[in-house]
Amino acid sequence: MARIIDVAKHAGVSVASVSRVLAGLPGVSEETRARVQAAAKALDYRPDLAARRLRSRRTDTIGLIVSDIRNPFFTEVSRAVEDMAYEHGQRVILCNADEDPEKEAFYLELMRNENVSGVILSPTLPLLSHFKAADYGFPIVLVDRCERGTEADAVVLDNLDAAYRLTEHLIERGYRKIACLYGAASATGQQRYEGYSQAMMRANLTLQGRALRPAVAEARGATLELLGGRQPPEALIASNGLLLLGIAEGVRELGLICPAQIAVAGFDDLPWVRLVDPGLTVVAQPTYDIGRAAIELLLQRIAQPSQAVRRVVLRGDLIVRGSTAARAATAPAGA
Amino acid sequence: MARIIDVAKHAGVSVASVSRVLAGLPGVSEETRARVQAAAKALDYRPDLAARRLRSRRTDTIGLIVSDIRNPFFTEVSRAVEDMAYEHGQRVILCNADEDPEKEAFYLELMRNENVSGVILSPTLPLLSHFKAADYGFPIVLVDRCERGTEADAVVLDNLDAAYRLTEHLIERGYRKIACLYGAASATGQQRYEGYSQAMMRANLTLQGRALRPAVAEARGATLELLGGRQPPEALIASNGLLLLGIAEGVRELGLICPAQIAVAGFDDLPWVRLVDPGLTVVAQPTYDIGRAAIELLLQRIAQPSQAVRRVVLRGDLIVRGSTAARAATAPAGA
DNA sequence: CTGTTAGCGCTTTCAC
DNA sequence: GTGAAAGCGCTAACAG
Repeated sequence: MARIIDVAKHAGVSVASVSRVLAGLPGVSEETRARVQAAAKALDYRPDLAARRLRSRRTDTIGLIVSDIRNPFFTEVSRAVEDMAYEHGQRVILCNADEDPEKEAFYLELMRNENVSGVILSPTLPLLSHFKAADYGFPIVLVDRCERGTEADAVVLDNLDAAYRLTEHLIERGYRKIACLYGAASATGQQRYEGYSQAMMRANLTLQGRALRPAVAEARGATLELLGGRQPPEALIASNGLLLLGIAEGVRELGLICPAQIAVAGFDDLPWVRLVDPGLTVVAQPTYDIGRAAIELLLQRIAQPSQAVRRVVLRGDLIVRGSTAARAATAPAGA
Repeated sequence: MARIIDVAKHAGVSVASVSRVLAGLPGVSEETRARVQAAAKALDYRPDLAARRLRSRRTDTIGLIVSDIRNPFFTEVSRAVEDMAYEHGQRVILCNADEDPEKEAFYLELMRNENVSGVILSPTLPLLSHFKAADYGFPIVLVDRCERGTEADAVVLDNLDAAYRLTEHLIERGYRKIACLYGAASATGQQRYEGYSQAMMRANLTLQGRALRPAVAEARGATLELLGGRQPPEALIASNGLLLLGIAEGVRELGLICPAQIAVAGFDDLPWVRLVDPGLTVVAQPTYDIGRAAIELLLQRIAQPSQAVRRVVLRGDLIVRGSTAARAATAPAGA
């Protein structure tokens, strides 16, 4: 493996000049520059990143800690982050906390040891509850999850608004008994439940919420239970793609026809939602924009560590499909 | 930030002793060990990884380059790899080549610059066609994709066997006109097509294959075309989850009833396949085992760089669901 | 069992 | 515009 000194000798210059050329710094004659580049190429020289980082005290690396890599939402966000990061000369370390606060702590610790220039994080609920970006030795931007008073830069969906509109849509279509299954493990789930609640209360309807662990089986179980009881709801809302899948499974298991017997709606425009019988009505999230906004916030925070906390709130896109077609039968039109 | 010398002073010992204690090396008295640990804790010392790597010439980092992070198969594999890697004291850098040979080359280059101890890779077809593990400066293990004579350690499904069994199942159930949509961009797709071909030929049936780019829309289009023509197939097989989704979309679009009018089967037991009307028959891959086997091969290769090339071939699991129920109507029983 | 010391390969003053 | 030289923080001989 060729080292910088080999390149210097080959080019007949000092290591300082080689370093300057490779870093693209000014103050090098054209001739020297050319000779160094030729030598580097001839020797297939590649700088030792460990040495460079040690000396320069910069890693040009950002950490991305997602709470669940199996969730397509985070997969998409991570693609955006990666694309943007490399455009800005930053490497990305992608970590999956698996909704486990311990793993999350482990990775945050790792980020510190790695001396990353910054971190993008979708925090678990316990961490978020007392989260302060200033507690860490590096810049942090939150994505997807963040509470009202959280002292950190963040990029989130307007969860309350999106859930409100989704619920309102159901109400407009004539549904009255609407239940909401939401993720108990994230701030996002709670905010979406809040949006549902406000829309229901505004229409003087009775709330029916179920806080669940973010797992398909949980939603499936809750669906079977709700729809099997007396006074079953006319519509079911899920606060994320996982729970939506569970609802769809439960509905199918009971052999109910959607939307005639049960309307269904949720979050995340996943590949399969248009496949399920009449197509599922969902709020689509602008995943790529979320990722891009996150890295932009982070880069600005790195450049200006002490600037005021900023928050980017994006709007969800309501996509109406057959699963929430207007309720034909019994609905009394009375507001 | 405390450095090793600060810890040494605080503990009243030399940096060498601190280094030994922190590395867990023998030859340190219990007392010294205790004092060092106390000092490290008191100062909240964390070793500078860049310095450690520079000096020790080890990174304890493995690279994982997947060809498409959006494919749930790779998501699952990466979780397994990550779990196992950390158990063995290795960090993981996860990269997404997005089925793009340029990105793939970029990441392979990055791996070299990072001086990783090894790489796990699911190669694109162009790279695989002339792949030799020995061409790289570090140990490599292939995962999911590999050809007969590829000179590299690899962990793959027995694609031919799995596709053969899947096709055979369809034939046993009375289907004769069976078309196969397979991914043209990976060795895996081709091998699965080969398994399909052998089963069809053994039963004296006519092949009907479509090589497609690995995208949902491609499979959807091919499905519409095949089923819209005269002599439409009685059954459709997809070589992976993406194409299977496209088939399901196409079938739904045409309003056909599965399996009465068209049987469907494919690869990858994704969350949504049991949701689609009668449930989809698929070959499930042991994703976690694949990830685990890959890292075990890699660790052994790192320990024994010159050992003979090894290959782990895992068996797929045929899960029969309603989408391939026995063909009731016209089927002549004649073998 | 412990301490001293020479670098790992690079960037970055500082002189020229 | 260029080069000499001083480390970045750590590990691993080596000497005691």
